[in-house]
Amino acid sequence: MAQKPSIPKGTRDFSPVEVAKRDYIFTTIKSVFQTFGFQSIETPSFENSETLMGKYGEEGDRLIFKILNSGDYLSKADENLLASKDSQKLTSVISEKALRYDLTVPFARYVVQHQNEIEFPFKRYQIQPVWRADRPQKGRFREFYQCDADVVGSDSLWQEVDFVQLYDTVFTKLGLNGVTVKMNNRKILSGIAEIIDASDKLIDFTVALDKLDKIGKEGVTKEMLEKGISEEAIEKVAPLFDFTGTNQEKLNQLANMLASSVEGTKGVEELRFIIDTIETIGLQSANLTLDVTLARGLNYYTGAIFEVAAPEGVKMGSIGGGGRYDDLTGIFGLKDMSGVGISFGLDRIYLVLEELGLFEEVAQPRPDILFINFGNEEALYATKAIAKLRAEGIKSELYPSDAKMKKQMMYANKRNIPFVVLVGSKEIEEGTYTLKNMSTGEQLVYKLNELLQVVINS
RNA sequence: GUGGUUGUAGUUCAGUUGGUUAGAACGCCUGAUUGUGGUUCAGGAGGUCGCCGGUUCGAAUCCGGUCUUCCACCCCA
Repeated sequence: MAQKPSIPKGTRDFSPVEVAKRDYIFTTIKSVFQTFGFQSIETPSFENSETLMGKYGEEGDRLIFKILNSGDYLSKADENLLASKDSQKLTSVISEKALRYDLTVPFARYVVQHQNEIEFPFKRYQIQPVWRADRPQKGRFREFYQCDADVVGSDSLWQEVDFVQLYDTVFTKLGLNGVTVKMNNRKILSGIAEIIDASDKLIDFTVALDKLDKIGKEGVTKEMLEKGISEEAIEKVAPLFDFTGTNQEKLNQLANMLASSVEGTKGVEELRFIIDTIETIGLQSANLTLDVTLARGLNYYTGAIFEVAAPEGVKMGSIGGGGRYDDLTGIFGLKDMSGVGISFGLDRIYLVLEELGLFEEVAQPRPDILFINFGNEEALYATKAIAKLRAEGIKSELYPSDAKMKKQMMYANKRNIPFVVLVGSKEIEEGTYTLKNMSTGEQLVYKLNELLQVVINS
């Protein structure tokens, strides 16, 4: 026997049923994006390496899939470089393209490249696969879909408010109630780092703080000490480790703590506006909470930070995230273009919906009606009816060969086709169709227009 | 990238201290039934035990490597 075929690590095949369920999520998200006024764009699955490299930090660069140059790519490489076996330097010589790592950076590139055709503020959504050379894990794949919505060209906080509502609307529509939209603000984190005199260690500080719910107070303290943050400084921020209360209480505490920091105070004000507004408007099913420990790795965020957690009791990493970036397009040469965006992790949302059994309503991908094939003459007669049914939007098909009846019936049964039509010489003579209901076994004879009505009404 | 884990029929899994021809259930194919599916009955096909190498008289079983699965860390959706 031939060697068993396989697919690469971290990739998946999707069966018809799985595709139907994924489509349901895509369609839901898409329709909400559209009702919020976003338009769809698409970008290539691979970009020039320089567009992507260095945008996601050192860790990110490692996880970008590089594409080998075509042709005899090694012949152009320098002898010494080849001998040095320096993978990093060699990569830049033999690979000039790389697979898309997320949708945000290609979007920034798009905005800069098409700035003269775009009407700002530009609201776009994008649903496409991305690739990361990560080690697969639960809810973690090497190829997965992101569903992004971003607005560039407006620094209004109303955009943030809009995005919180967008999250709420999508998850409510999906029947996934009780998700938590966590919010923070990069300026608050900067402010905290400032008052403890550790601005130079902002990233280390936030990364450590981000792990609070995972490794606890002591773990965070230990990691901060290891990163060279002084004990004195850690003591100052200690209140954050036991940060509880309502959003308003947290805001007030933060305002006090950050009173001496201009930037920190600004962050608190921004967050207060968003939280106050959302509290006034109200949400359908999601909760909005202020989470000072929320950091997110991407360092291009400058204002609001979002992350969406699955409802309590579901073990899953974040199912969405985003934030504001004041200078994302700056790296491509377009200054002063503030943007804010969010992302849905389709594959994880799928897993959560599956776990909670929320997929029941998704229609099975199957025809409504199968015509049994008794031979060419009968098939021709059936085909006329099939054309009529299809014109009415009824999914109909003829069994492709005049195989044994049992086999044809079995096919209908296996595919869960609700109706089967039998046409033999008797039916042709009378101009009728025998319709069999597969679930009840009931069998009735109809004229064509009666058949249409019966099937439409079922 | 670090540590652990997994792999036997299409699928889910058994397989004893290393010992005849590697099993079960479900699924698949054929027939009982040439115009009737699900149920039943009878029969049948299907395996390089992930792959490569080693130890041994003998390996699904022990050892090494490699790939894969899942998990934790790192990081992230």
